[in-house]
Amino acid sequence: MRFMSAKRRQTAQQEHASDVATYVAAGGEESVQRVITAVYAVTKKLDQWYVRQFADLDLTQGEWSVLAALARAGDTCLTPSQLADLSNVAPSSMTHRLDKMAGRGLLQRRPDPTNRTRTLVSLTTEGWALFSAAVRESNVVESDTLRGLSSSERHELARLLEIVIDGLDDVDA
Amino acid sequence: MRFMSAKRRQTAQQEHASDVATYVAAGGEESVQRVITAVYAVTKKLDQWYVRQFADLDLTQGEWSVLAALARAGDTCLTPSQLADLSNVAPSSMTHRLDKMAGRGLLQRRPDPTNRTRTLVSLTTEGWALFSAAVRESNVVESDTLRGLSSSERHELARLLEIVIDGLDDVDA
DNA sequence: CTCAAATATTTCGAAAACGAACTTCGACAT
DNA sequence: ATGTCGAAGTTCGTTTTCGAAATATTTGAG
Repeated sequence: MRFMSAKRRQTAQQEHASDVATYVAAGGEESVQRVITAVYAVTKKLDQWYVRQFADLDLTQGEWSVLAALARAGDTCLTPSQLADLSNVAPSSMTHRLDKMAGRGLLQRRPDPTNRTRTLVSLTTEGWALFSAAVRESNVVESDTLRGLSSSERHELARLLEIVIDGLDDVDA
Repeated sequence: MRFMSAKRRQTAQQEHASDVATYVAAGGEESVQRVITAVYAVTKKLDQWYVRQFADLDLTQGEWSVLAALARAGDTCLTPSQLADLSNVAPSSMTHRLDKMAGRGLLQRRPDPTNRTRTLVSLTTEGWALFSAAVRESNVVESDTLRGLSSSERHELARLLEIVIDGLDDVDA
């Protein structure tokens, strides 16, 4: 018994070796793990890239995502919920983000006349100005980030990612 | 002048229309935008998937990444820095994460005898047990997430993502 | 040998995100 | 019309993360 416990100490992971093997085998060890770590790595590096890119404009990645969404929308106002979806954050997080940006005078909120539940968000003149400055500042904006890929590779990458998203959506249901 | 300001009000965004066009054009016929939003969406959904998958084991995605890294390492201990790299978080964040997991008795820290600057982290018996439970609980763990893709598509996806990562690495330098 | 620079980890304070609960409305069936 | 259900937005408390500074140790240059 003394011997056993001493031995178990050394080979604690060997007791679970088959689970490790199962896990590694299921992970394909190549494909799945590689894809998942790569996806996380890209978002991580993308975040850092945004930080560097917009640091001198005092813009965070999250704020940029709101700014760009509203700019793309043009005249059409967006609701906080829509912005939360587009920015991939919880609605409660968007509230705080909009508070800050409204405080800086970048955007304005007004009640939707047709539905008092909703709030309509739109860029102010200052918001448009900051968007323009950001576009000029980093004069190619996002295109740098994918410069290792050809046009067809970009489409292929987008296609594969969207398949993954669909697969994860199905799990939800 | 009154007319002008009234007009500017309505078409504030038109003043910056060319910037929007620039932005859209730089986005490379939207393929860049598509890729970036897709990457963010995948990580988002992946996080949600981890939460659901491991909720009843009281495991977060971050904790799972530490657990799995140590399990894969087997007998080899890992340092907090290595775990931070593998988990894509700052070293200071890893300290807190390890504190919590050590508090739960899942892992232990001991000083590296050959270099007193380093700390060696390894799973306890309980840590191994939780890893095994997680592997059995969701019996294929991460492979579910990519089930829409064939094997060759997975490799292709990983390859493309790694090219993007390399491109973003170069920007750092 | 000694001192400066680099590395590994932790501490600390601040910023951001989340989920849950709450409030206010709108939609719709009875 | 009315009462119930669901949606939108916000508030609140907690958790997680980060960056910068502090500490301890190793490494390398002169």
